[in-house]
Amino acid sequence: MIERRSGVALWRQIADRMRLAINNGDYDDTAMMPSEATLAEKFGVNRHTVRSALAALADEGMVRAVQGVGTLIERRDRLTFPISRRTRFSQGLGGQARELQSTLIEQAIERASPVIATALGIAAGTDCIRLDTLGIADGKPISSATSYFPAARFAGIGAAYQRTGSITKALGELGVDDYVRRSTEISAIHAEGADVRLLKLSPGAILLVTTAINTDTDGTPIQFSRSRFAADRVKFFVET
Amino acid sequence: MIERRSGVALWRQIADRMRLAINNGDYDDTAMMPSEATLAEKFGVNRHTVRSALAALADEGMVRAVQGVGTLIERRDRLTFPISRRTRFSQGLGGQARELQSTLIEQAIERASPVIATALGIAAGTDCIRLDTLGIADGKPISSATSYFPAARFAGIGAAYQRTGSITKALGELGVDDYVRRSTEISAIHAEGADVRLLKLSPGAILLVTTAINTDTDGTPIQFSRSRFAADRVKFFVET
DNA sequence: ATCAGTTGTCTATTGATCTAGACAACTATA
DNA sequence: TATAGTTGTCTAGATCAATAGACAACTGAT
Repeated sequence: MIERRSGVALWRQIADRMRLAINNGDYDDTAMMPSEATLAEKFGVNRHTVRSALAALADEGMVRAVQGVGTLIERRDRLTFPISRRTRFSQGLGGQARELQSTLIEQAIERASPVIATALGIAAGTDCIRLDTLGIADGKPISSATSYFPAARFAGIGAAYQRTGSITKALGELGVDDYVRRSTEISAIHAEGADVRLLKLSPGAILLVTTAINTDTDGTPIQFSRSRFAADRVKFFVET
Repeated sequence: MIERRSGVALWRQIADRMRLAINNGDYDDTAMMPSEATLAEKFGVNRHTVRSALAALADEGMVRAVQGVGTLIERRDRLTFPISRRTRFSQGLGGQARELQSTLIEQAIERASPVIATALGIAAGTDCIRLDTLGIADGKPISSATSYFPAARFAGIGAAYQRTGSITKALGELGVDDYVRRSTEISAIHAEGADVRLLKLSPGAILLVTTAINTDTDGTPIQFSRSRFAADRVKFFVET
């Protein structure tokens, strides 16, 4: 259950649990939260503490309190992203979201760090292009990603991405008709810094982090990316 | 950086950040933390707050303070679990851990819920066997898992598991020579309840959750499992 | 119109968290 | 032996988190 003296405020623990319950469909029959008094008893805390948790969810736009009636559930979504050889941000979500878009936050040319160089199969210090992008579903930010491409081969990919709003299309303009996912690492951290702002998270929220390498059909690495997903909005599905 | 009024105490945010930095190898050159005064300035907080964070890490056995010297880093580990058709808890960790074991926490016979029934391809309400297990690497708890098997086919799997300490071997005793991973879902939540105790986590820590279906070589589902991994001790690697 | 049930707001109190400062205790090194 | 730099401990106060209780404001149904 919820833990006291843990360094995590009770209202935040309760807000996190309720968010999961909502996304799990636990309240789908009524589309409402139980009353504050009921929740307070269920969690073994004061009603004011529950109110703090509900206020946090209301800030996120997940619920809306109506005086005299109750607290209505406004939104419930946890997108499922399939991970396979053909993983792309904008595919495999059929029917889960009406509108998917992706925007460029920042781009830069950098010398490849050892980790990036190894992933891309180039010499450390070689120029590569960094793209910081934001993935949005139905107007709600879903993921924040940092991608690296070898600069020699993909000059101008930033502009192409900005024009098309898609990595796949941008690569297509640069002669990559098809590409496949070589590997994906998945971990989880607490959100912080720019991601909190970009993804409109409450501080302390969880991020699912994927570190992936894409290659062209010859097996040559073309993209190294690190994506941060809001953990309460997505889950991954690995078909093996 | 760290956020105030977030419902997560500063000392906990700082402890989480330092744990990640340690596991990331940021202090490998000296194997020591910077001094408390340095950390306090870096994070923009009082030295006492940093001390609370260091005390939390010391409780986890990750660092050890020595008066007059500094705070030594005792441990740094994040295991990489490969996820593929041949995923097994005790394989693919070659060299990452000296000793891997797995113990039975609890077993029970339950009627299959709709979700479990669908996953196992049986009728809802059919009897299935639930095994709660704990995975341990080098004496440190890594994952807590709940697995379901069709009771009709796998009677006695609890005893076999207890005897062998391995799902693979237990299935082998019951006539399953080989099995493959059909699918894996990955999500993340805050740790709570029994998992906090079993995995010796500080409350509020992150869990990586995998929900998986294993089948025999004929494609018949034999196991549905939900594993919770301490997110600061593991990451997943998906080769596609 | 009344009433039960809900959310909204206020006051007061307690305990946890964070800051601030001072000094003791200890270690390694010059 | 000094000394600089480190962790350990103590006190005090400020702010945040949580509890407790009371009552207002509102909604839907009787």
